[in-house]
Amino acid sequence: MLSMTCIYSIWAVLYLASVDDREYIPIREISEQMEIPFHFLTKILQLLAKADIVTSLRGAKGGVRLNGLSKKISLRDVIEAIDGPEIFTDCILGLEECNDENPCPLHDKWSSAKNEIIGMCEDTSFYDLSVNAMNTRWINNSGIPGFRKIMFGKYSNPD
Amino acid sequence: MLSMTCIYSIWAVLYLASVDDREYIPIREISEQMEIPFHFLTKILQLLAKADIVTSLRGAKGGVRLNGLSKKISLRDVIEAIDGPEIFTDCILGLEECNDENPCPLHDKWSSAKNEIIGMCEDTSFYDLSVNAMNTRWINNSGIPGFRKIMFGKYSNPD
DNA sequence: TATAATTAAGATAAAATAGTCTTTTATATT
DNA sequence: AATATAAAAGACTATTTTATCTTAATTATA
Repeated sequence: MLSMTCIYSIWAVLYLASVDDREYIPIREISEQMEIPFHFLTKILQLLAKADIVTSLRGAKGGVRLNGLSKKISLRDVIEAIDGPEIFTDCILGLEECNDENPCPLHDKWSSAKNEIIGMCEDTSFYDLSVNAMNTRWINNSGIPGFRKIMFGKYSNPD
Repeated sequence: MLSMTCIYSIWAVLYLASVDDREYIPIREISEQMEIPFHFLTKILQLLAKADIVTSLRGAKGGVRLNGLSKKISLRDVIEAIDGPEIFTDCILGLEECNDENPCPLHDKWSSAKNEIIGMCEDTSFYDLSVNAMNTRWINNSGIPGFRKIMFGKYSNPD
């Protein structure tokens, strides 16, 4: 469904949304906490920077941070920035010519399922996701949500 | 979303469903009518044969045919046979550990969207698809549905 | 201004997916 | 039995995606 690049993007943005108050976060920190290959993640964050989802700063005390409020950034924003808007519009049977006027045999049924997915991605902000992370045992000993390792049970849960 | 292998599988099974009465259909015919690379398609049909969706016969008058009635074969059957059942169960954020008890931050929302997709794939038979193909200008001059080229407008439409 | 920290950029490598080609095996028909 | 037809199987190639490594550029701070 989503490319690894896109999945990593979502984890990274979710991490940034969870530590909103701090200024620039080093990519290395995101990489370690979210278990995303560092060098790969730097590429991904360059894409997110080009898409104006994050801003970066080089050098000492540098890193990346969200460009807007986590409430304003939707899942759809990130997915479209990385995998492209086509992911939400493409014909499921791979036809470039498929559309409402010239529908493939699955077009109508797929359209309604697709609309539900689009709605979900649009209605879900990264603030929402960070709240969910906190409400689903998905926190670390410092109470900061967004650490995959915790979800994996590699660290003990405070409760 | 779906691999090319899976998309080609669907087109191939749809073609077979549309010419139900004939016995074995040469893979070459499917390949030409549906614009699927021939050698690649032979591999795909071997997978579909292993999954008991088609039966094949070598030699003169050989080819492939559906193993059951097109009404009985669902979209889900083919997708699962090719891309594996995981495509319907995997966590959208890539977590192996994600499930109802240990949900990722998107788990609940994604589950409901996923259920709609599963329902759609389960409720749609290849008979349904062949009927849709006929009802959406997706026919050739012989009235046989299932020819991609027609949909692409490369042949004239009888109406 | 020197130093350490940190992203940017580009080259390379590895793995997965998509696609091709050739040879072998099986089948119907003459 | 000979021949033509067609799938099976395996080796090979190409492309895309995923991941790594190295060097350059930028920035804060002592």
